Amino acid sequence: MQRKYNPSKIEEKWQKLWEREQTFAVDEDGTKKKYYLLEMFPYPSGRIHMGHVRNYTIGDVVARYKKMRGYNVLHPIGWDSFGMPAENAAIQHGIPPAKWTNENIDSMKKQLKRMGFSYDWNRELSTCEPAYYRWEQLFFLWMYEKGLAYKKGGSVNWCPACKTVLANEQVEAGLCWRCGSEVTEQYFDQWFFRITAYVEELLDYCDKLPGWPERVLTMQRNWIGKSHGCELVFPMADSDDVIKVFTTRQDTIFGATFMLIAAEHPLVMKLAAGKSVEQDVRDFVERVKKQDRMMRTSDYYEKEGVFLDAYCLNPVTNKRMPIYAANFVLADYGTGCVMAVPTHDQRDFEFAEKYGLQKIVVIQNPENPLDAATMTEAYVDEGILVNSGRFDGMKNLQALEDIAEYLESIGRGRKTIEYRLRDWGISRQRYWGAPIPMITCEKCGVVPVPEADLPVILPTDVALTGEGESPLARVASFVNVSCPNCGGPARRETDTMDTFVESSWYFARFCSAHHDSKPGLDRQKVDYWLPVDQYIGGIEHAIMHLLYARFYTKMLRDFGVLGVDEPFTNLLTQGMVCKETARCREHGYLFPEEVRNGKCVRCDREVTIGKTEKMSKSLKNVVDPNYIIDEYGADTARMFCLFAAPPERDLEWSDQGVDGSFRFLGRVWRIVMEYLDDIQNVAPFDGREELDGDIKILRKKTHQTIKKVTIDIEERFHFNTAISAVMELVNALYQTRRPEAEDAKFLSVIRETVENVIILLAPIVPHITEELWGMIGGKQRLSEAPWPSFDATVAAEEEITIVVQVNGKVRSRIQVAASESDETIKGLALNDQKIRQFVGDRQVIKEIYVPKKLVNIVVKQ
RNA sequence: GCGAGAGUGGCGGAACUGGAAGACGCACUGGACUUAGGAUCCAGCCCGCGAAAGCGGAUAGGGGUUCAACUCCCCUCUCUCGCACCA
Repeated sequence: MQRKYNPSKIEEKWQKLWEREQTFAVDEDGTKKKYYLLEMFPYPSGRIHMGHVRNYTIGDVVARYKKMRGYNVLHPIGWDSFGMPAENAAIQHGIPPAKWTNENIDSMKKQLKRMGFSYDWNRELSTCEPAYYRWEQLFFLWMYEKGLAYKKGGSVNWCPACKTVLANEQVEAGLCWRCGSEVTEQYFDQWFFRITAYVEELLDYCDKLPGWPERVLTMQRNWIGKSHGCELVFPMADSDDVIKVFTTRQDTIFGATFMLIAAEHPLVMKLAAGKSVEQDVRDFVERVKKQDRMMRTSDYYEKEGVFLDAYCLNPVTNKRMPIYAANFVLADYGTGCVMAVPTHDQRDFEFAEKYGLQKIVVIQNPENPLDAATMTEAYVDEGILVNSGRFDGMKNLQALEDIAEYLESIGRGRKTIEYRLRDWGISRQRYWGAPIPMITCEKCGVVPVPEADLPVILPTDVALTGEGESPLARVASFVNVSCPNCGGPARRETDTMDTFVESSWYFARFCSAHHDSKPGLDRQKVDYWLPVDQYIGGIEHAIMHLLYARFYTKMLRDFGVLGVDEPFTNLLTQGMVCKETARCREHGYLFPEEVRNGKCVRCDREVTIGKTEKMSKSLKNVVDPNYIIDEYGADTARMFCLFAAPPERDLEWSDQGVDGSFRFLGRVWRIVMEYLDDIQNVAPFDGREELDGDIKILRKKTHQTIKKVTIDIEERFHFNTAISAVMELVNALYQTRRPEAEDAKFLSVIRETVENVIILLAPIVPHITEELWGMIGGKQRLSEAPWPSFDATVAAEEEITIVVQVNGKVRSRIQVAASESDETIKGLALNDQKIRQFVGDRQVIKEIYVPKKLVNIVVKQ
């Protein structure tokens, strides 16, 4: 055994070689089938974490596998480099965001390179560079032209003390994270993208993405939230105005006894204006604005309202309906107004009870008739219409259509479709984002920056304090411009774009990452590579990022820039990386090195080992990939991430598990060394001679393993079971007893097995396998070698086990030749001695035979 | 709260389409080799009763469908993700 497994030496050697030989650089090649594999690009936070390692390892296995299968594989990487953390670092430590970001990119790039990922680094991009965001600004101008980008009022979290806008994560229990002041709601004019213009197509294609996990599609459908219903018109009792509501329950219209309006709806103050209730209403509205939006709509939350001293009329009964502002109605769904039917909606019921409002039963329970006076909760099931004029006696669900038509006929409503999806607010009152290329002129109003003047470059000399309005608003040289229209004084837009905008089209940019002429995407290249064949990323992006990217793809298609309807053909959503937490009563959460023998190193108190949670800095349960690479090597880190759990499940980190992965690689290394001298110049077994005994079994196992690993990678991405299969093969190799004399046939079978162990592991642990491959005399680079195929005849089992059950319990097993006829198998099972004993003289009721698997005999008890 | 998932030995997981529950690995136990072992190789290892053969139990908990349920249906519990300004 001349050499020891030395991962750091091997890994560095091959990483350099792949880089020098440009192994993973690609161009369009019409002679090969393309495969575009993409992992969600990282935000450059400073260091890669295990979540990245896992995500990128999964992607790398597929990329390398597809390359071995002969595809022209595009596997790019870049940086989602705009975002809040850079701005926070600047506020806290005075480091300019660009400097902070670029330094982070440098160090993370080094870490990624140490993992041996097969990226085409030539296509690296960073979204905070003008070379990237200039095209985003161009698309913005086109969107503005088409009405897909527009301005309207939108609310933000506002800290009155810092005089600044807060992100949701900067609001802690309703208070500003920095100064602790109570956060209020503030309305600004902001930019929105009209994603709702594509809502039907976005929904339709949820049925045309068979390569996506069903649960992601379900979440997207629910997010879009299409519902069929009616827009109904309620005339005001004392004026010619009307209130419009959206409802899916027009069958209950005869039971609508009052009207509810979202507290923050402008109509509320309008109706209360000048009345004695005005001050009460204003107080109520202010209070509701501070209530948590999620809690407000909860079933258990106290339903509150205030009477607006106004009435409207029920459009079918003409009865007066008092109008209330309510906390559980939301302004941005439907029209922000709701007709209340207390007898058949639980929230309305509770509200009516509290404020003593009228209840009329309109859907009768056929089994247990309802009485409005004695009901204790709303009746929400199906039933027969009553108190509903001409519709009495109909089943309520069947009357939906008729009632809608009737309301239309009397001019009091029309059938409509409502969506939960709202337009995408992209304005951020922040510095570190792509500037919105618009100008506001005193005379001409909102004017787009002319295309020729793009990009609008983000200035670098900006003081960041975390207080006051948008930082850009204080940069005079940026803000003050002359109007492109009239030449008069004008102001630049100082909002920047939501960082989800950058990640909505980066996958297209990778196809022609350095294309520097309009529109930043080379149509020919984009057409060759898109759509992304396999997209891989965290499940946390299941809705927003993926929906925005789908929207952008459709829009850019309509601009003639892309030729595909959907960006990602197949999607793999991976689970979180978790680890147990350690906590000391005195010192809180502890790093693993702060725990010795179950005690805190500082105070010697017992440490509580908590449940496993997502790795995060605050829980101190993070594992540094650099440490793992230094200690075990990248191959072990990759191997463990894949072996510990299937990709879609959460992965629980285990230091001992890492040891186990490392030991397996050592085991592979040693068995190859063991046979190295004997198989170096031997050709793999050609299958022409008969085999028997140990080597026959080994060869069968080899071909079965090729089959299993291929299916596990190709069809399921279940790398954990693929690795298990190779472990079994390696175990079989160890079990195979070496004959006394040198035996050419024997060695050729060993050669075949050893070769396949190495090849099958190549996408998973590329460094060690490339090294071993070279040692056994592999001609080409393993990363360029073809994936093996298996011989189905060799892999087939000759003997199979038939399970014999009595009343569903296993009582015996019989071995039969795989070629045996079903009749014979059945007969053998019935006549099996143990079975005959078991059945005894009980009466056989039924015999179930599952071909080649199982016989179940049902007997009378 | 709403929407979407998940729950299997001491631990990570396997069982792909309703047909052998626990592959593979870790931990643990024993053996071999060794100057030594925390290296390596070999073996054992779900729980209960039992010397063994075997019998019974077991896939978060409860119910159901079925000859047969980790797998399908209903209810409950726990955990994870998303909820529109974290990315």
